[in-house]
Amino acid sequence: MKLATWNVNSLKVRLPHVLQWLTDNPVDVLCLQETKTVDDKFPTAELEAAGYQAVFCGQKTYNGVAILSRHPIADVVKNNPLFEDDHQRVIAATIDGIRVICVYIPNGQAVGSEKFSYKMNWLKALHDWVKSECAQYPQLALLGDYNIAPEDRDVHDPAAWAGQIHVSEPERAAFRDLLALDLKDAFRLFDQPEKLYSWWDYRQMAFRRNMGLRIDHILLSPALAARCTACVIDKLPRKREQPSDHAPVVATLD
DNA sequence: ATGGCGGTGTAACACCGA
Repeated sequence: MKLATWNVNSLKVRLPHVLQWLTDNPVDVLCLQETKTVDDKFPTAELEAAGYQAVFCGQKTYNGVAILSRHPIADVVKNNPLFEDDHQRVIAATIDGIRVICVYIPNGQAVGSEKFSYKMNWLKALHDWVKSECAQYPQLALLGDYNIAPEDRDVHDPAAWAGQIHVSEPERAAFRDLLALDLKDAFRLFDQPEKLYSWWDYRQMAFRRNMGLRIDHILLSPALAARCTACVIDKLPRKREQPSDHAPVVATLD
């Protein structure tokens, strides 16, 4: 069983990349963020032809999330029931006995800004909802674009980023609050190469220079962490023409 | 310090992402 997450930065533009990646990596479940696609325009047929069912909630221009699956999808929840939100940032479903929660956590723009307050409030509500989901579903995975680099080793230049958005102490504390629900960062269950990131700016040749952040994560409940045998970041799609600025993250379960 | 790049909506640039 393989679970993956990928911020595609427009599914319309990136559909060929997604289909190619699924051909090369026939994972069981792929969570997508930033689809930027309204539900009427979601490419259901193309994904079905590739062997994937999909559930999704999207909007124009911004946000939008989806879960693609090779297996039947049940008990779909769109958005956090504990948080009133115009944005389409959460979708959850049960697949093969696993509660899969796909999240696109707000960017936050700048520490102290209005959007930062929104991000922090959003994270608090996510914590409270995931807590109740964990109580209900022992096998739970929380996957997505967190827009938080949990530790300095997840940052290419910690000194330059110190205190900035994605690495600030309040954001990292919110990430630790999620871990305190007894969730494990799948990537850190294993020895990993140094300086491995999941996002690189389009500018300044950041990818070529590996100026990245690890902000896309897969958190696993104890029952799933015990089944997890690998977690990798696939940099290959970032090297292709017209890539997303994020790389997929994949967790393998027994 | 600022903007760099890229997607979107909309028809020249503004907004947003991270």
